[in-house]
Amino acid sequence: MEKSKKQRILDSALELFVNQGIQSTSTASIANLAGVATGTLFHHFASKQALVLSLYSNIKQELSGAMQMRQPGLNAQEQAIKRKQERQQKQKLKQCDPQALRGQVQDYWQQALKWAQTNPDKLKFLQQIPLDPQFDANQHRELMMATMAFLVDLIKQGQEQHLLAPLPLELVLSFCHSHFLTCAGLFSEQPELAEQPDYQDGAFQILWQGLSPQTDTEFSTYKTGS
Amino acid sequence: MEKSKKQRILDSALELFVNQGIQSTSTASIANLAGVATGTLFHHFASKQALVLSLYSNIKQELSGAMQMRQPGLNAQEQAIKRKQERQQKQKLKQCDPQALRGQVQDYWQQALKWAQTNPDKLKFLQQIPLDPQFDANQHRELMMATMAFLVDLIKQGQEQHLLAPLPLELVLSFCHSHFLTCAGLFSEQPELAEQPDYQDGAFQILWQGLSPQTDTEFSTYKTGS
Amino acid sequence: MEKSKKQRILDSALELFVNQGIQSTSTASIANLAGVATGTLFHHFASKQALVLSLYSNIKQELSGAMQMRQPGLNAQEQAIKRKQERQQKQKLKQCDPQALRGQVQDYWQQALKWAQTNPDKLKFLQQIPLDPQFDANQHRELMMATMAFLVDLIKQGQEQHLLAPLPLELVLSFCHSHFLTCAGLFSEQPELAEQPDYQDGAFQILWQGLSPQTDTEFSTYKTGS
Amino acid sequence: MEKSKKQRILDSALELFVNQGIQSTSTASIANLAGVATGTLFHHFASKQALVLSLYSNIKQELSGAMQMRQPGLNAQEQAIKRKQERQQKQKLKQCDPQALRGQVQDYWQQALKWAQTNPDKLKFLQQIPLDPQFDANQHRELMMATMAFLVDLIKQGQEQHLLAPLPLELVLSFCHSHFLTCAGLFSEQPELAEQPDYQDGAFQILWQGLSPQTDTEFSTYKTGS
DNA sequence: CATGAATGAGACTTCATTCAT
DNA sequence: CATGAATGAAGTCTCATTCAT
Repeated sequence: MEKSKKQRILDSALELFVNQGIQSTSTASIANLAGVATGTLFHHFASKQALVLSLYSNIKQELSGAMQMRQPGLNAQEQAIKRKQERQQKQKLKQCDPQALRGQVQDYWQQALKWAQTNPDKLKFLQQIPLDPQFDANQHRELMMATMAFLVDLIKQGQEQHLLAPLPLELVLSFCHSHFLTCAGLFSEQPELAEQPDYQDGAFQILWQGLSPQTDTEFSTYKTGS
Repeated sequence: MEKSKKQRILDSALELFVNQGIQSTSTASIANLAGVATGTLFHHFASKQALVLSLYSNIKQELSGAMQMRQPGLNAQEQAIKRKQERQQKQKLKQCDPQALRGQVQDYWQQALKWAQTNPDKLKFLQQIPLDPQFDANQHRELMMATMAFLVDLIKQGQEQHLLAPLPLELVLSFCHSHFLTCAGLFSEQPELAEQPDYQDGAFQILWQGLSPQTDTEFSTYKTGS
Repeated sequence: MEKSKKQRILDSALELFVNQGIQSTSTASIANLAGVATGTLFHHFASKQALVLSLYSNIKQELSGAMQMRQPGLNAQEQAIKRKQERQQKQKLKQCDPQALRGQVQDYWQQALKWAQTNPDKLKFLQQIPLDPQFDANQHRELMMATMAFLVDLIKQGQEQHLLAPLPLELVLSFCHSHFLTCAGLFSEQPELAEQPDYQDGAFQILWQGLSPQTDTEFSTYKTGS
Repeated sequence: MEKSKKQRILDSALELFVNQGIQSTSTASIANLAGVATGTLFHHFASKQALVLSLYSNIKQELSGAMQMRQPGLNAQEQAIKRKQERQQKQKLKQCDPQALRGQVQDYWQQALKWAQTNPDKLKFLQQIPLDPQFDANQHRELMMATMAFLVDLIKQGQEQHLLAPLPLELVLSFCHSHFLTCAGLFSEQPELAEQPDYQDGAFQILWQGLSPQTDTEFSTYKTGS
């Protein structure tokens, strides 16, 4: 037995959830696929809902880690090096280097996409979960803010240095989140697209230009009512 | 009896679906809210799934109509005027007028957002439906292409005239779709944001700049592998 | 419209009953196949049960008529001839002619089988109906005795003249009935068998020998208990 | 709790099926009579259909065992004796002893009838099941052949030794089957008949004479067409 | 820790029949 | 005679969860 029963349950749940939907997947079928008894599932998770949340929390953290290139199997020395590099990066950004910001954002973006391609099921799960009616939207937002704190910092900095348009933070975050899920979903469903430069570059171009400051003197276009 | 029973069923279904989720809503509760017998629901819709699809199809068409400002209650004369205006618009666009394209896109965008604010339940339903596991993704794409054909034409034209970046069409459509749902959802959940110009303008700015051609000579940034 | 709606309903009912079973066939599907509205069915038949009974009664009489070779489309003159022949037949039988009895029985048998092959659906219906739980077994027996009265007479006569074994009448009738349904069913399901002389002859041979008097002095074989 | 819940469900199902018909019996009423929850029924049987099949299979095997006088409660020594007797029987039959065959057939016949009288419900069920429209006729035939293999052997042997008429095997089996169900049904519905020697003997006489070789030189009687 | 039989409320759907048109 | 929308009770089957072993 290579994996613990708990892990086997989590794996089976993910597989079935993304294929049949969360609500349509019975705890019995999860246990069955995991090769354990129905009761065993409830030893490890208080309820089906708890299993879903556990899965969600795991995945969110995994994605956050992947974006910051913190691979799980790093020893102490490597971690030290890594942390030093990050500090240097932050220094550069503080010095208002435009290319440094763009590079950093693009790094995050590519890491996130790479993770999504490596873990298509986990991506699908992230797309499904917010629409589960039993899922609390506030919980979602909080967890999001917590795991993506490093992104929030980066955006704020960019806006202060006028390297990014002064858009409301919540709008920017929602945009980043949905654009990531959309593009990753597109590449996941049609893997051939992920290998075409115009798709890869285009996806990031939309993100970056969308957040860039306005270059020309375009007038405000907001009109109330019709 | 003002509305037909069939319409009452559709209305009740929408209300319950967006509040409890599609799967969590029982056909019995729909019939109950509509004030009809359970059998009546199945007299008008072959199955719950058929009801969901019917609802979806209706809403998609309604949104499409709203974006083109085709209000349902227009008499013959008004329709004639409308069609004439549209023809003039198309003329302008053909003449490669940059402001005309931006204005047209912005019109669609604002109409869509306005519709979403007027019909928050229908918006929520549009967000929920594609993630229903029983929902066929292909069906979704086809219906989308069909109802949004006018948008596709506009985008193609803009790209040919180099007023829009030469991004892959599918990427553009996916982006527009998801950005609309995201922004509309944001404004729907927090209506106070919808009245702040920086949110309204910012939402469109992201869309427009995201699709605009690159102004400077930015190098391609696609890197393969890690 | 060639056939009356009532007849179309009867035809459709028969077709569906034998293919799906009586209980599994909904009145709606019958009406649908007949091309009439659901309400129309209940104009012509008070209930589904009444429809079933009407069908049964029709078929029983049709079989009875077919065995006596009373084709429906006979004019007055032909009927007169027919009745005269029958009277002659009865004369012969009265005169204790062994071959006449055998011939008469065989005629009935072959007519019955021929009818069954011509009307496989009606045969199937006759096999199904007695097992319908809502069907009264006594009603069945009475109708049977009434329509098959001519057979009862023939058997009694044969036994009095010692051309048939002195078996209890009810046993003989049950045997005839079940053997007919069995053989007809066999030939109906596997039509190729119906054309092989050994099956055709064999079926009748079993019937005839089964009812024949014992030739040798076989001792009684009834043992009580184990 | 004397019997397992599964067995109690089977017993209750049999009782209700033969009294109300298979289709008219709800799974809820079966569970209720068995004193278990509705879910329990579906824990042991995947569907109502599966329950019916399980019941059928059990009964068929029970009948087959009863005909061969294999009572369930036999110890090792008794079984040894039993098997020895059977071997002797087979020896006799090989030696072409006419009375041995008749005796053997009659033994089977009487055992079968005795079983039917002891288990009138199971008999009724055997009569009902083949006419259930959801019941696969092929499945039926195969199960029949499998459980009645010993009869098939006996018949073949009898025909080879010219102790039985050279009738097609399928015809003989169908006849035996239907004649058994008919006679057993008669005796079950009217138990007083079962105790009259003329009925008991008559039933077997029809079977035996029906299968006997033709004694006199009766000409073939098959006529094609009318 | 692990098992799996048992639970019972509730899901979707069917259907014979009625009745206003 | 004919229609078909409407009814609502009843049917089969599902499922998260519990608990004795």
